[in-house]
Amino acid sequence: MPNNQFKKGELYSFITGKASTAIARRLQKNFKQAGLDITIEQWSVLYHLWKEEGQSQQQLCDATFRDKPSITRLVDNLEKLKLVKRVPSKEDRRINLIYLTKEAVQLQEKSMEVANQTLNEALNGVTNGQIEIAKEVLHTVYDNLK
Amino acid sequence: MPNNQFKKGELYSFITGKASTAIARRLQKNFKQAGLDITIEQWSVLYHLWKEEGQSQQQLCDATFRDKPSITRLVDNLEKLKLVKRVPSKEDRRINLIYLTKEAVQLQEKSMEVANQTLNEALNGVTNGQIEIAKEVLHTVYDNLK
DNA sequence: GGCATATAGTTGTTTATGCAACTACATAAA
DNA sequence: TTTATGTAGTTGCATAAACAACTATATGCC
Repeated sequence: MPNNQFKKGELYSFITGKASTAIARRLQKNFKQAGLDITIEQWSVLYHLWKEEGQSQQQLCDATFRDKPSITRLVDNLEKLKLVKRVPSKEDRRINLIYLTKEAVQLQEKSMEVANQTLNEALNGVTNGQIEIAKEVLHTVYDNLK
Repeated sequence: MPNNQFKKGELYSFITGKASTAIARRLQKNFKQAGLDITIEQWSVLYHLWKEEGQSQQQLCDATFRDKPSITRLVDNLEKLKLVKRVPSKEDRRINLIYLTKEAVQLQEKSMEVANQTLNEALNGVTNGQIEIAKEVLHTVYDNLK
C-alpha cells in the first residue's frame, strides 16, 4: 500500500510497542498497590489457567504467544511462588499438565478486578466503535505476520 | 465506561502486548536477514539520532519512552558496537551528548528500507482510515496513563 | 522391531526492562 | 557561602525475551 507510506513515521513508536507497554506497566503498578505480588507475565499465564486448568506448557505457549523457553521459566517462577504445580501426563510422558493451587484460585477475583479497572482507566474516552476498529487492525496485523 | 465491560476479555492479549511484539519480532528477523546486526531497541535509539544528533540521554529517554537505566545500557551497547559516542557537554557537565559514528550513518538507509517493508507487510489490507483510528486510540491510551 | 522424524520440555547465552539506590553536578534559597 | 533540592546518569538485582542447542518421549514408515 504505497499510500500508507507518508504515515509510517508516526507508527514506529507502535513497533517498539510503547502504548501497550504503558498499559502493562500501569497494570503492574496497580497489582502492586493492591498487594498482588505477581508480574503481568505471570498473570497472563494464570489468566489462561483460570479459564481452563490442566493445560500443557505447549498449550500455554499458543495461548500467550510465547515460546517454549519463556513458558518453562514462567512456570518455574509460578511454581516457586506456589501458584501452580506441574503434573506429568499419564498418557504422554513428555507432557506436563499445569494445575492451579488454592492460592492461585484465590488470586483470580481480585486480580481480574484490578485488570478491569486498569483497562477502564486506559480506555477512558475511547468509544466502542474505535475499540472495534483497533481490534480489527491488531488482528489483521497479527494474521499478516503469522 | 461500563458498556466497554463486555469487550475486555478480548483485550487482555493487547495488554500483554502481543500484536506490537509480533511486528517487532518480524522487524528483528528482517534486520537479521538483511545482514543488519542490531536489535530493534538499538534501532529505535538510532532512529531518533538520525533525526537529530547530539541529543542527551534524557532526551532519548523521552523520545523512546524508556527509563534512564534502559538508555544507559542501550547506549553502552551501541558504543560497544561503535555506532555512537558519548560526548560530555561543555555547558553542563552532568550531560552526555550522543553522536553517531560513520558506521551508524551508513546504517540509516538500509535499515529504514527494511523497516518500511516490514510495516507494509504488517499493514497489508489495513485502510488509512483504520490506521488513523488505531493511532487515535493509542494516543488516548497513552495520554490517559501519563 | 528398528530407524527416522516430530513433539514436549529444559538449559545456556545475550539483550532488555523495572525498580531502587547511588554519584556527580547544578540551581535556588537562607 | 552554605544548605537543600532537583536533575543527569550509573550500577545492582530480579524478571523476562529470543535464539540455539540439547534430552526425552512418541509416532510413522520400512
